[in-house]
Amino acid sequence: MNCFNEYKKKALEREFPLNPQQQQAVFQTEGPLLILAGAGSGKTTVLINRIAYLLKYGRAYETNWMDEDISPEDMVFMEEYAQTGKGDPDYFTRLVAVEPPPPWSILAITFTNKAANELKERLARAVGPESESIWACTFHAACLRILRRDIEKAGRGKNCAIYDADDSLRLVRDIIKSQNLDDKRFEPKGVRNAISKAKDSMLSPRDYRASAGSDYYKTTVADIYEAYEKTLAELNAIDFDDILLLTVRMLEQYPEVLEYYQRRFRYILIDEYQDTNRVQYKLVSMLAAKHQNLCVVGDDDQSIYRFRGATIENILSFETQYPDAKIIRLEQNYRSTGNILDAANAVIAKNTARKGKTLWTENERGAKITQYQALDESSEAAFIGRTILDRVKKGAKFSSHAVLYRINAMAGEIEKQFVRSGIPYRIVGGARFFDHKEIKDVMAYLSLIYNPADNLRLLRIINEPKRGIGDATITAMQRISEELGIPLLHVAARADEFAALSKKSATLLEFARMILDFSEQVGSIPLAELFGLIIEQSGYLAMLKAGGRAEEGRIENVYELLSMIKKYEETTPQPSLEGFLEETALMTDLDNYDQNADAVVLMTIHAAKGLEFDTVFVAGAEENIFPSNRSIYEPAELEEERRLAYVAFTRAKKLLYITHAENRMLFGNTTRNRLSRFVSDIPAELKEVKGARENTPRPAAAGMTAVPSRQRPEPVKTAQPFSRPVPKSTPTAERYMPGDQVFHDTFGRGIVTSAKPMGADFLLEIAFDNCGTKRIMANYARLKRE
DNA sequence: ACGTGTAAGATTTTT
DNA sequence: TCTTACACGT
Repeated sequence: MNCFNEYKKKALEREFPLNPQQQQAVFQTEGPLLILAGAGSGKTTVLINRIAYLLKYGRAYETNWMDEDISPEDMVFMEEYAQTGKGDPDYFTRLVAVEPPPPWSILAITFTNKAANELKERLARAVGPESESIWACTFHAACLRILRRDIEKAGRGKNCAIYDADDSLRLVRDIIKSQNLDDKRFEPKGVRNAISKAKDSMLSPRDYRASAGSDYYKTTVADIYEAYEKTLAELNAIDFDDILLLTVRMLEQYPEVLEYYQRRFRYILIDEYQDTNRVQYKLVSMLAAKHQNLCVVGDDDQSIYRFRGATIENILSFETQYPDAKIIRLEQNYRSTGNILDAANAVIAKNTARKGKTLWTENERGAKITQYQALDESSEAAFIGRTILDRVKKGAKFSSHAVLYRINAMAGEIEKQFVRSGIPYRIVGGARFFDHKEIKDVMAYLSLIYNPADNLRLLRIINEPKRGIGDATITAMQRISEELGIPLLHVAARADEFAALSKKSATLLEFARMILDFSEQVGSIPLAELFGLIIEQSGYLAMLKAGGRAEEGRIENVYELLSMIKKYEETTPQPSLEGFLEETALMTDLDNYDQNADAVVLMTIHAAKGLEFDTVFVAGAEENIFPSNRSIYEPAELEEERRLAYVAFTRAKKLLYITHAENRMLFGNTTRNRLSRFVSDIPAELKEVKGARENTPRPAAAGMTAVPSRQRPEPVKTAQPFSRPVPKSTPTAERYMPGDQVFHDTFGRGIVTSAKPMGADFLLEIAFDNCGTKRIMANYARLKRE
């Protein structure tokens, strides 16, 4: 080893001040690399630094120079630079860099849009504007980008539609019905899952049939699958699984396309590798085959999406796939206290299918974990609320608290309690904004305008609002559509040619005319304006307005969508209908979660992966709930539940509360469940056991009796506004005070009766002159002062 | 063709 | 307990 190389390494290590394992992960750029990154071990930092290092230095660290190649002056510079850090850094870079790759040759895949955005932001900060040509995105976004360029090679036409889970379920349902199958025996959901699984495993309908043998159920599913595929092609649509599957198929079928991407992506990085499924595995293998500079980052202990086809084997067998793979373990945790980490380690240690890894930390021991036994779910919620208020009184922010649960159904009770105690909160997950009926409807208009072959979306809206088009008309249209091989929209456009449609031909012609007119406007007027025309001219908005009180939330949602479109047009360089449809198709509820709002976060443990909070409550730590009753007798499932517990516990930085209830009402009946085994697995010396029975002051014990005089809010679900996404950029609304006279577009005139801060927003209670008292978030309401 | 009752069914769900 | 899909009556 010569001096030059020593100096170089020293200087590089100083420039990337990380722990030795992290540095190794950054500098090891060539060949397959598996980074086993424990929770809170700084893996995102490693990813960023690795890319920054690559772009600047290529493979400088690993390259050894000969002494004779170095001029004496350079040697002197290096010594000085390494020892003292003095000297021109650009000169250093020029001296040691070895083939730094262009940014467009780097592919960094994450699992969530959120993670991708975070990566992009941090990369922009680390390497500047050239970061923009790095492909840092999700699997689905990357595949859509690849697909879009060669969509015909994937067997679809331009303006191809993307179906979400709900759309494809509808399609399956339609097919089951049209084949006169019993939907009790062939439950659409089950069939849809089977198809999805088949696609995850890259089985075509033919493959699936071959594997079905003589099993009647499976052969029938194969029939449905086949029809499903045929229909998707006819409608020029793809489902979510197709985004990945069709990409892989296309790359298999067109070696020249594959070659292009193989050459292009010299360095590939995959985050959350433990949650990849077989298609994703295949895609990664193909893309990385040429350069083999594949860096995968993951934690087998945090694999919690088995039920969605993720196979932990991908990470467990990485070394088998790449025999010369290097493995680096990041085991130092920078997030949690010693107690929390020990508890998590103790729980996960009981799993067998692991790579084996023990987290340690230099952080302090910290407070003991609190295990709290509540009487029932409301007593549990009361404890959580009380504890949060107490922490906030001592100076903590609401937003440093999270309540995690195994199932969404548990959110309600906690939400009720928070409303009662005036704790600002945000529910993440549950009903996605884009799953609301009215949003799906108006989006269906946009989709049909974009892709006239999209019969599924047409059927959704042709009689929404009511146009007098019923089953009979639709059946007749479908017959004609099949006979002539043209989309339903074109049947409608030619309705006057068909005797079977004579009664409704005027309506149908008018409908088709409207859609086609809209289509012609695409590109020539702004999207937001087009959207405005759609909701007006289709009569959709009028329909909602006529619905009165019950539809109020829906109207707000439609306007919310309008503002999302506006925002999309303002923030996107080249906005287009296609771009908007694509972006929203890949959108989740999590993407709307605003971390800056000062509110407690409520979500499932699944949704919490990758996040961290000072204080974490894990609610419902009971057998049959967590672990769920469906997993208890399935060892593999139980291991996944255990990993889920590990994920839950490791979200906490400082304080961890685990709560369970003696009696719990769930889905309408009360059950009694023992303490979760995962909590029993935590060594006694790490936790402090408390209970509602022993040391709780009486009046605060039960949530219901805590505020006896307060009238119950109307039973209508007023929770709607809270769970809806808050537009991030909207500044805090004007402050309203009780007594303010306001005017609302829909409800008319009213008086503010109360105003509660809710995150960056205010929850207003307004008594309207004509439609009673409503509760509205100030930012949404577009209120005018009277 | 449309509105209303009722019955079933409800883990988790990065995209 | 709560939602959502379809069957039935008008």
